[in-house]
Amino acid sequence: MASRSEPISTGLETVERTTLQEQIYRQLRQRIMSGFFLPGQSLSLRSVAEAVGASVMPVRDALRRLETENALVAGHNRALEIPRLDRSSLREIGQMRIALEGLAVERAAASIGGDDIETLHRFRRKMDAGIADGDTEAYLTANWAFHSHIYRAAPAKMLLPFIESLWLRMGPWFRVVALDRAHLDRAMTFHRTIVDALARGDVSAAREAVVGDIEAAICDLEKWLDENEH
Amino acid sequence: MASRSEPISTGLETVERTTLQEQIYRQLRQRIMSGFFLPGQSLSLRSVAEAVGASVMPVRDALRRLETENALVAGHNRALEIPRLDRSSLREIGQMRIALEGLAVERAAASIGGDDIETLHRFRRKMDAGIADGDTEAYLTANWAFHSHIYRAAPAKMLLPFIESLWLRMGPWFRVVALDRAHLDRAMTFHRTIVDALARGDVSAAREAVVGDIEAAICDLEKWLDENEH
DNA sequence: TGACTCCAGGTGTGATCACACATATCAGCT
DNA sequence: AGCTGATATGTGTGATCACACCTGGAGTCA
Repeated sequence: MASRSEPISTGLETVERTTLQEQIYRQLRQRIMSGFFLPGQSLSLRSVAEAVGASVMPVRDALRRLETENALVAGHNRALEIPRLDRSSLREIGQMRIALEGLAVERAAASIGGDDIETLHRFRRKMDAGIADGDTEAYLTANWAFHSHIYRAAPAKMLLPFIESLWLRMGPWFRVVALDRAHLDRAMTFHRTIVDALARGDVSAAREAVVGDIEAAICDLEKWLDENEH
Repeated sequence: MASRSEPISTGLETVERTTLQEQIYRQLRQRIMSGFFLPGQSLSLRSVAEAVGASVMPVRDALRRLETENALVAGHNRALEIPRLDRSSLREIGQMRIALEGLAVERAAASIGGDDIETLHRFRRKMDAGIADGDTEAYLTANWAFHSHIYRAAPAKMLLPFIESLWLRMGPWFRVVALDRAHLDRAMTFHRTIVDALARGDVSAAREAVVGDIEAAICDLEKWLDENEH
C-alpha cells in the first residue's frame, strides 16, 4: 500500500457509485415488489433495454439477478416473465415469511429505540394517508418501509435480503389485497399492535402481531382466490 | 398454434438443454457448497473464464448470480471473492437454517415414503464411508444429498432454493467442521435419529433432530473459532 | 526520509455483433 | 381439409472490443 495523506474532514458526503445494471435492477425490483407488473407479464431484454434507454447488457445482468431470486421465471418463449399466481406458492410464501420475519422481529426487538418507534408511527400514518387517498402505490411503499424498518434494526446482515426476496414474490399479490378495504383496516390494526408491543419491549407480542399480519394477508388472498378463480 | 402430428412413442429420452452460463454456475455453486474454495479467495472473471475454457460472458452471468445470493462478495479490488468467516454471520446462518429447515422437515414428513427412508439410509451409509475413508468431499456431498432429499419431499417449490442459498454460505465452514471426528460422530447420531423419526412419522421428533443437528454444527464451529481466532 | 506523480497491470462494465433456437404464420402440396 | 415445410420474427446466448476505474509499485523531487 502506498503511503497516503490523512483524510481531512470536509463535511462532504461520499458520492453514489453505482452501475447501470444496478440501477435497472433496483428499479425493476421496486416495481415488482409494489405490484406494478401484472402476473404473466413478459419482460424481454430488448423491450426493457429500450424502455430504460440502455443496451441489453446491463438489462441482461439485472434480469438474471431477478431470475436467480425467482422474482422472474422463464416464460413459454424464452422471455422472462412475472410469475403467475397460484395457491400453493401463496401458502408457501406465507409460511416462509412467518418463519423469517418472525425471527427478524424477535432479533430486532432488543435494538429498537425511541427514534425507531417514532419513525414507525410516521410510516403508519403514511399508510393511513395512502388508504384515505386511494393511493395504492403510496400505501404499498409505506408498508414496505414500515416492515423493513423493523427488520433492519435486527443485528443481521443476511436476514433482510431473504425477506426482501419473499416480498418480491408477494408483489403481484399485494396489489390485489391492497384494494380490499376490510383487509386494510385489519392490517392497520396489526401495525398499531406491532408498534405498541415494540415500544414496551414485549418481544413475543411483537412477534405474534407480525405473524398475525402475515396470516391475515394470506387468508384474505386465499379468499380472493376462491372468489376470482376460473 | 399450428396443427401438429401426434407425438409417437420412440423410447428416446429428452436431451439435456443447458447453457454455458448455467454449467459454470452449477459447477461453482457445487464447489462453494462443498468448501472447495477458501474464504477470501478471489474469483475474477478472466481467471475463471480461462479455467473453464470459456469467454468472460457466461462467467460474468454465473458470478453475478452467485453474488446476488451472497455466495460471493465484492473484494478490496473489484474482484468477487468467497466471503470471509465471522462469528455473527455464523450465528445468523444457523438461526435461519433452523427456521427454514425446521419448516421444510415438518412439511416433508407427511410425504416421506418407504423408498425415501431407504434412500436416506443409503446416503447415511455413504457419509459413514466418507468418514471412514477420510474423504471429506464424499462426506459433504452425501451430507447435502441426505438433507436435501428430505427437504425435496416437501410439497414446496421455493423452500429448497432458499435452503440451498444458506448451505452455499455454510460451505466455507463445512470444510472446517468436517475434519473434527467428535463432531462427525455427533452429527451421524442426529442423522440416524432423523431417519428413525421420519420412518415412524413423528414430525416433532424429526424437527427436533434436524434442529439439533444444526445447533451442534454451529456450536462446534464457534468452539473452533474460539481456539483458532487470531 | 517522506510525499507526490506516474505508469503498468488487473478489474468489472457496457456496446455491438453474430448466432442458435423457438414460435407463429402462411403458402404449397397431397 | 389436413399435413408439411419454409420463413419471418422475437428470444436469449456468447464473443470480442473499448473503456473507466482501482491498486500497487517504481520513480522523482524536495
